[in-house]
Amino acid sequence: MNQELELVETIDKLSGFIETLQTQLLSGDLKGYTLRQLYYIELINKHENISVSELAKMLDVKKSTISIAINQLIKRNIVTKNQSIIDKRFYFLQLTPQGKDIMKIHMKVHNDAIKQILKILNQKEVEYFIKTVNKITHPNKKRALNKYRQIT
Amino acid sequence: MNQELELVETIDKLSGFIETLQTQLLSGDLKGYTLRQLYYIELINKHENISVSELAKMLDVKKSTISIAINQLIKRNIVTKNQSIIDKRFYFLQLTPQGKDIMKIHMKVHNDAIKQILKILNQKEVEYFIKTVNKITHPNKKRALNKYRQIT
DNA sequence: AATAATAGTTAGTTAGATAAAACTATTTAT
DNA sequence: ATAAATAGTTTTATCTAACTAACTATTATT
Repeated sequence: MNQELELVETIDKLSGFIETLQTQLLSGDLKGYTLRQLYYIELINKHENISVSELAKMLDVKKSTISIAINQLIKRNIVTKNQSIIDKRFYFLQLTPQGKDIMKIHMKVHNDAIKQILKILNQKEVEYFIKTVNKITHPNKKRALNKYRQIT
Repeated sequence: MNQELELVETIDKLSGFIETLQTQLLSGDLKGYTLRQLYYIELINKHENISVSELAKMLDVKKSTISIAINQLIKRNIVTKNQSIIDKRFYFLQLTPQGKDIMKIHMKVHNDAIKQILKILNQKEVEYFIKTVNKITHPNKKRALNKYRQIT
């Protein structure tokens, strides 16, 4: 079999693998959330005190979209919104303790998956794998912010 | 940096990479179609003369869902439906020439992506990469049929 | 021949994600 | 001080993808 065809299949397998991770993520303790919600939570965790419009820019969607999504999370006690004292038009977003718990579970699912991989691969293989993926993904330096969208 | 953390990032990069492929797929000549539609087209291409209920089983969704989706594709002249002579309850699905064109474009986008990768990696790297991915993905022998769903 | 099961359709509904446009409140610029 | 810009909200509407349930047509079973 030629290498090109094999690579097509490999990429296909990778898609499937990543999709499996996603399915795992959405079952178990995070069943009640959508991918999109988990992604919002992740972004707010990463960029504490981010604003609605910054989120909108990051994700390249309208403010209204974010506003609605965030207010849902606020209703569910996952996010809080604090008005800026300096400029009262701004609201800073933060995770509640419950939001942080969700984040922890999310990371645990990821880490568990990684541990599975580390069981299968040896040191050298992991090294090469990381190097190769870096080589492949490096050209797209700007890591897509919409990573929680659908995938091929 | 410890290897576990690096792997987490690597998987993240891979997600982004695959998502980029997907975005590429849905722009350009295939702009007018959804991922789900392209997946139906792919399945019908692969399993010529498949029936609506077989598709439904494959994808683990209700027949009505498939029925509606397929009839949309028929309206758009991408798929044809031929009643079985032996058992008139069954209809065999096939791609029209237009449907086959879509499939060709779809595959071309994939192949172009692969060519990009082959430019970046050398022979050995490709070999190792394929091997490693096989190792990682092998445990999940049943390749998810829902691969066109959302991904982590 | 009557009843079960199967394939596919149709109608109606729901959920999620998005957008446009009109709006309020606030700050900045002229 | 007035006008313009900005942050965020709300309303209305759209699209996709899925579901349930009732339906028709056809075939298989008893």
